[in-house]
Amino acid sequence: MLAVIEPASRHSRGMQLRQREVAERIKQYILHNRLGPGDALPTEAELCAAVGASRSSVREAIKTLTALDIVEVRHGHGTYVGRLSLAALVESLVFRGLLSREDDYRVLAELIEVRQTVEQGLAASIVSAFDDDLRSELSRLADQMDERAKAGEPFIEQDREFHLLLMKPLGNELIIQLTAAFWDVHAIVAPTLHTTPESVRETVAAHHAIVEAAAAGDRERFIAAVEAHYAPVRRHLREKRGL
Amino acid sequence: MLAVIEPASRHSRGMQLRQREVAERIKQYILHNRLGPGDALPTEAELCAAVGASRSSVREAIKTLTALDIVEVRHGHGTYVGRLSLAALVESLVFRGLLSREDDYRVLAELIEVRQTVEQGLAASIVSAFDDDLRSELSRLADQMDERAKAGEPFIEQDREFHLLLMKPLGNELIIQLTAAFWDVHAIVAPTLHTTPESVRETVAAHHAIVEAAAAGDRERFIAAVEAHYAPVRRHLREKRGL
DNA sequence: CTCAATTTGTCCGTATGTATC
DNA sequence: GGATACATACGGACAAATTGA
Repeated sequence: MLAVIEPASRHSRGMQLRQREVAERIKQYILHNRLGPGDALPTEAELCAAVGASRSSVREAIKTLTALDIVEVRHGHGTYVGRLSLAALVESLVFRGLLSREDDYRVLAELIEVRQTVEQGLAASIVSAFDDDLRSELSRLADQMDERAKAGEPFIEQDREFHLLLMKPLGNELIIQLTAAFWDVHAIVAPTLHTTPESVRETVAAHHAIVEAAAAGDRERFIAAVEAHYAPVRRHLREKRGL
Repeated sequence: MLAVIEPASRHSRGMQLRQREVAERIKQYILHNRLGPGDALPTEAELCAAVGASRSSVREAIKTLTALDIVEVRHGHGTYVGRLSLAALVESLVFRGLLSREDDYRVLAELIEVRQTVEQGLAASIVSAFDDDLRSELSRLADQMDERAKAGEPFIEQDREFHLLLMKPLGNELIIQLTAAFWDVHAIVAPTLHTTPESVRETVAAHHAIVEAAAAGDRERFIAAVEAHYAPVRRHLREKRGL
């Protein structure tokens, strides 16, 4: 359980900030008790008593941990271990992207390079882990993109699912979450960047090409298809940044 | 400036949580005024007046933004725009790593795959951007690792610098920060994982091999050298997880 | 459905630590 | 050292959400 410390040393010493210490203690509590996402934490009152801090300090520490999705708070219900998602990365990168967007879209350009690098770097693994089930699922998504593109409708949901499914066979949860995070940032920072009919066709065609290359077990072609996939966005970015 | 809202609607409606709204407003303030890292934000008191919330709510919102390094607070001095680092990603991944460490080191294994994927995925760019200056700097670091390894001393500083320098010529700030973040997580979660004399020699040799492959402009050899670089850690991980 | 209990969310007042001049 | 401005911390009170009797 939580060891009680003497509140006597409240405002003394070169003690690190109160909340930092409290946050650290809460993390230790989770680790020590081997709690997982969804497990209940002590109430605020209990935490206050346990660490000898005021409710304000405890709440601010919890706020920090909430931002990192280490804890999750449900109003009127309690405090729980969080889902440990990469929500913090997304929010952080989105903000950076929005800041640079006004000027030069630098962060977005860098983000696209990262996305492409990861997908190309995993080309060999993706291609070798490719099977018929995955092929049919990805083909279906690419077809849906086709239809929606012809109807002038957006297809962001299909696009997100496509790029996540591509990574799924690798069995690396971190890669999947990073892929999702980067995709989310991209979608928020550049919601309507590549919307000319021509570049949309190009993008949809690239998805088909990616599936075919993977199905053929052709790593080189897969890499080329990924390159082609990001080409339209890159082009639009160059135009924007060129102004 | 910050638009004043009527505090009349304080506790009314299905209004989103107060702090969420306050945090959003602070971010908008930064974006709207095009502030950058280090620029000053209004004081807590001014923020309270501007958004019509109490100090507690404003402080908790600031705590959230601080965790994301969007704002930075200097005690007794003021509140400023943060450095927009990936500190939140590091803290988040470190905690996940510590949680999984007790059981199966799963997160660490996945992290290593990500590091290797990024370095290998960028092989072509790294090799083509390689020049003599970089070569001599990296060689110097590898030599230092050699010496320290023979003396039985750690060489984490040199290792970190090595992997960051490798990425520098690419001119992609995001890649550099991600590389640093992943390295930091690795170092914290597995501080003493590959410490047998043999694997240390192997690791040091791999750094030399990476430099030579890059200098020779040989992308394939570079990829192989990176593979060899992570081989010892992988091996130790398999042993740990096999138990 | 109403009521009460529990728990988090917000506000206020006050005191203290910290940095600048 | 003193004065000022600011963030940090505490404690109490009440509002809002959730659960269950």
